Parts: sequence; C-alpha cells; structure tokens
Amino acid sequence: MIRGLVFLKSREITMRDLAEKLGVSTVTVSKALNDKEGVSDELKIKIKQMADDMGYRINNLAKSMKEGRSYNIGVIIPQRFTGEVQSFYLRFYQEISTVLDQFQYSGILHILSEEDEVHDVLPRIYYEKKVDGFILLGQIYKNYVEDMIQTGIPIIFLDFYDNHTDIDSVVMDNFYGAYELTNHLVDQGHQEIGFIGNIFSTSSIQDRYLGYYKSLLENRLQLNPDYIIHDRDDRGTFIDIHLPEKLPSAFVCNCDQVAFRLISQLRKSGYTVPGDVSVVGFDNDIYSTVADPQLTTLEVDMHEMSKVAVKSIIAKVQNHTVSVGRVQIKGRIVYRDSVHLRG
Amino acid sequence: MIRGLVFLKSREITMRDLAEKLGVSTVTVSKALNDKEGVSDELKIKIKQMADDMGYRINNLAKSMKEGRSYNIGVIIPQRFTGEVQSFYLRFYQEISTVLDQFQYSGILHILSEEDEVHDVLPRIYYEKKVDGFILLGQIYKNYVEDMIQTGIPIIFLDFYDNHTDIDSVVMDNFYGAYELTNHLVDQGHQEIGFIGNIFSTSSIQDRYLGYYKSLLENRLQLNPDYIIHDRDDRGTFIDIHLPEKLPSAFVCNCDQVAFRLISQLRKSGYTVPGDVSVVGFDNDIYSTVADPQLTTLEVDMHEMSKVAVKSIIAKVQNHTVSVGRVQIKGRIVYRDSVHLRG
DNA sequence: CTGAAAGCGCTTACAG
DNA sequence: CTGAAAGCGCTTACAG
Repeated sequence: MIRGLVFLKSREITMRDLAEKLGVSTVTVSKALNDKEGVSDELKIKIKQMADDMGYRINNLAKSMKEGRSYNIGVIIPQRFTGEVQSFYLRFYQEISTVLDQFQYSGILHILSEEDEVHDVLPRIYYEKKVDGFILLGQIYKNYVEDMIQTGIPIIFLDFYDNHTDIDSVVMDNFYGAYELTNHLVDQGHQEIGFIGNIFSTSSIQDRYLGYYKSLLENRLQLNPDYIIHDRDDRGTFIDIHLPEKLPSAFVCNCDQVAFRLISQLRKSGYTVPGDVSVVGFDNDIYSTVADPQLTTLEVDMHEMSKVAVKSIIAKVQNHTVSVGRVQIKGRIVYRDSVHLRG
Repeated sequence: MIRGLVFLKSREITMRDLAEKLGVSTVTVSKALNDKEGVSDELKIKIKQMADDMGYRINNLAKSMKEGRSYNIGVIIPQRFTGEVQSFYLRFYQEISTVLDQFQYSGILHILSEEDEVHDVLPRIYYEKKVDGFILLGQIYKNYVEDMIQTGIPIIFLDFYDNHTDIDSVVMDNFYGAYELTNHLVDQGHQEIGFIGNIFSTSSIQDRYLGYYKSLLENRLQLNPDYIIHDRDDRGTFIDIHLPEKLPSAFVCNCDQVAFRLISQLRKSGYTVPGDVSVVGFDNDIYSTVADPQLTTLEVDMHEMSKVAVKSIIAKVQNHTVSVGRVQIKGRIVYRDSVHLRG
C-alpha cells in the first residue's frame, strides 16, 4: 500500500513510538494516558503532551481485544418498522446512538429483513463478535427472539416486551398513557369513545387498548365492540379502516399515523374533526403535526427510554447476571387541536 | 465475572479450542475457516463442521487488529439536519447501513452537535480508531470539513460537495432534476414560475436553483427576482416565507418540506393548490405524501447513492490514492396532484 | 514510581 | 498439505 505517497505518514503512531521518544516503557505510557496510578504527575504530563504533539490516537481494537469487549452495541430494528415514511424507530436509533456515545460505546444498526427474521438468520455482527450486546427495538417475531436469547449474549427489549420470556425491557407506559388520554376525552364530555388498533398485533397496542378500557370502566362507560376497529393485520401491515354505521364522538388511536389516516377517512366520509368527531393519537411523531387539525397525543419520552436502555445493556455486558426487569417510562400528553369540548 | 453461573459457558470458543479438539494447528484452522489454500478439502470440511458444532464465532477484533482495519465506517450527520420531523438523513443512514453490511462492513452513526461542529471537535470514534473512514452526510461547516481532511483519514461527501476542497462526493443530480421539474411545469402551460429556497444555504439548493434557471432560459421565460423567495437563513434554519404581492402560477420548491409549508401558507392566504398555484417539491420524502394535495416531486435515488458512496469509501480505505471525483446520481420525477394544467 | 514478561486471538510469511 | 514463530498494539499482573 502506498499511503505514504499522499500524506507522508507511512504508519500510525503507537504507544511504543511515544515510549521510545521519551525513553520510557510502553507500560508507563499506557498508564499515563489512561490516568492510572504508578506514574509521577510530571511524567504523565510529559507523556500526554507528547501524545498530543505527535497526534497519537489509541488503537481501540487492541484495547478491546485485551479486554474481550468491543464497546459496540448492536441495535436491531425489523425492516417492516422502517417503511417509506415511518421514521419513529430511526429517530429512536439516533437517540440511542447519541446516548451510547456518551458512555464511550458505539451503536451498530442492523435492519432486520423480513426474510432473515422469518428464517432466524442472526446478524453478521453477532457472528463476528462485533458487539457486546443487543438492543432489540420494536417487536420481533418470537422465534427470532428466542434464538437470540439462546446465544446467551446480553439483550434488552426496547419499546416492547414479551411475557413468555424473561428478558429485561424498557417500554413506555402505554397503559397509563392511554388511560390518561381517554380520561381527557371523558373530561371533555365524550361518552362514546372508540379505539383504533389491532390489539393482537403488538403488546404496545394491547396495553394502550387496556388503558383505554380501564378509563371507560372507571367512568362507567360502555365498551361498544362496534367501536373497536382494526387498522392493520396481525403482522403489522396497514389495512383499510372500516368505519361503523354510527360513529362515536371520539376515537383513541393507537398511534399518530393511524390517527392521521383516520382523519382523512372521516373527512372523505363528510365528517369534520374535531367538529363531528374528536381524535387523539399516540407517539407525538411527525404525523401529529402534519395532521390537520394537529393532534392531541401522547409524547413518548424517547430520550429517557434510550438512556435507561443503554445503561441497562451496558450493565448487563459488564455483568451478565444483572437484571432490570420491565421498566416503564411515562409519557406526557401534548394538547393540540383534535379534541372538541362536547356540551 | 460470574457468567458461567447463567449460561454454563465460561469462555468463548477460540480457534485454539478447535485446533486442540482436532489435533491440528491454529494456522490450519484459520486457513480452513477463511477458505484459503493449503488445507485439504477433507480437513477443511471437518474443521468447519466442528466450528459449527461448537458454535464457534470468529473474534473480529483480533482479525481487525492484525489487519490494522476495523471494518467500520463512520457516518456523520449534523444534528441540525435531524430535527423533530426531519427523517430524510436518517432514512439515508438506514440505507447506508444496509449496504455497508452487504460489504462486510458496519456503520457507526455520529450525530454531530452544533457545538462540536463549530468548535471542530472530531468524533470520539476517530480518536479511538474505531472506523476506517467517514461518510459525511449533509453539508458540514467548512472549518470542520477541513479539519477532517487534515487527518488524512479517507472521506466521502454524501449529498453535498464543496468546490474549495478536493474531496470525492456523491450527490444527486440536483441541477438536472430541477431542470426537468421546471420543464414539466412549462409543459403544463406555466409561464411565470417562482423558486423557493435560500440559494446561499447549501450547494444542493444552489444547483436546484440553477437547473430551474436553465429551464427558464431555454424556454425564454423571465427570471423575476420577486419570485425568488427565501425559506431559511444561511445556516439552514427555517424562516417565514414571504409571499409577493402578485403570485406566479407555479413554484419550484427546493424540498418537499418547504413545499408543504408553502401550501399551508398559500391556503391561509386564500389560494388553492393546484387551482390557483401549482407547486412542485423535491426529495419525495414524507412531506410529499402528507401534503394536500400530494406533491409532484423528484425522487432521490437513495439506494444507488448509498451504494456508490459505500463502494467508494471502501475503495479509498483499501487504497488511499483512489479518487472517484464528484459522482452525480440521477433522480426521477414522481407525478402526483400538485400541478395544474394551465390553459 | 517504573518496567520486563505474558497474553488477548487472530493472520502472515516462511520452513518443512 | 501442515505448522512453528512472530507480530498486530495494547493492558494486566507482578517484580523491583
């Protein structure tokens, strides 16, 4: 290789170079640069100065190998959650990646294709030991999750959980969030309230449904089966929303995107929002602000969730026996214009 | 560490384990698993079989260190391009990450904070030699780019370029795309056509503007300065769009998001789109489908751009003298409902 | 406070 | 076709 031709820098600088230059050992250099005991302050400063001057950069690979740790965390997102317009999980990934960086780790994103997910093909980064653990972002098929668990590598579920396995997870408090949103509708005078979402699709949707249901129960309101409307099939692919003959006065939607779609559909059918029908979303993602009217919705605390997930996975990497259980992070209602006060 | 307690797997399996088990040397194991010459087919198969049985995973760190390469590429996105709703570059990152994986590389995302960008703080992954090269995604401040170039590490610009430096870049063909979009408006009978965008903000916007201008020239149409309208300040922060007294019959917007905002503004001012004013966007991102009407726009070929960028950066990592220059990838017009035929 | 020795798990010449 | 030796660039005991 002829790198020298371009930058006149034939070789990267190593600790040995610094050591020779200063007439000390590499051990001393290592200790100094890592601020460990056993080097006089004077010498430490001299070594650091020299490192700076010579543009020394540590070779993390060597350090990693010695420690048997890569300081990388894999983040797996099923491809079906990252469609054309879906950006929620990618934003999440951005947050995770930033938090990981603060902890001196790096994230490696793995978009899990539907095919690999079905056929239990684990990511290359697993087989190459490029990561110390995984954050699974978004509900992954059970068979795949089980295979991952089998490997014994540290794992955290993020934004979903699975009762049948004993894995730590960080989820938003879907139940309580939906409960509060529904309470808000009741406070605004709504008595007939529907729910949009396939409750067999993901645990998040199921919990949001149950929070909605709890609010109805507490307020002695009817749960009308006609008002529980599917928005996707069991695998998560959106289907047309079939509106019932008679509409409730408000809908709790399992996510903003569906609320957005519902509003279009209502408008096409001649209804106004929130005039005729009030709508609340969930997630506070882009759909909540591009919808017209803008959506009253529940904001997910992505930052807090990412922080907890990252801390947990690092703790598990450091000690495989650590267990954090199922951590729920509360959201916060964002009040906008999609809910109407009902006399 | 007490990992053994949980999984009864006290230690990762190494080549040495396989070698001992089969009574051969680690050299032979290495050759077999890497399909190199110098091992009988018979033995190769036996070794691979054993590796499978024992759940052997290569330790990439060791390999990497030996080769002096991490097989990671850093992707830097300025934070200001990843706001609440902006997902374009994150989608791009998803694509890049998938392509990198196909080439046995991994991507490490670095969201560059405004502060670090201003103060020339290079990413930690650079100082730790965690990556072999960088893809710079989105126009980064010049001082920062120059500092990165100084380091001598291989770099590719993606989705922008900088004339003042001699760096390889992969961009969409903004000029030709805007030219074609504008031609389409002219074909539909429009004679007075405006442009929305700050042409001093990024090279992309500038090129789109010039493509628009070329179409006007070719069609002998007036470039009316009143119809060139700013949408953001020089650093990219959106500002209010000030509509002129008299409107043109169509607008070329420098991106979908701005087209989306323009349509809101036009509607507030009592105009209909495309009835009174036609609008075309650029990017074919989420704003093009949530806009009402949906936008006629130019689709960026993210996949192709990512592929070329990844191939280029890998080529440069392998040989620092490689240069690919400025590669332009063509887009494709997506026809939707925001353009009106004008008698 | 300082350093010689050993080792992390591979791969690359080179010798047989 | 097979393997002993050396080395990648660090860090971790341990000895002085």
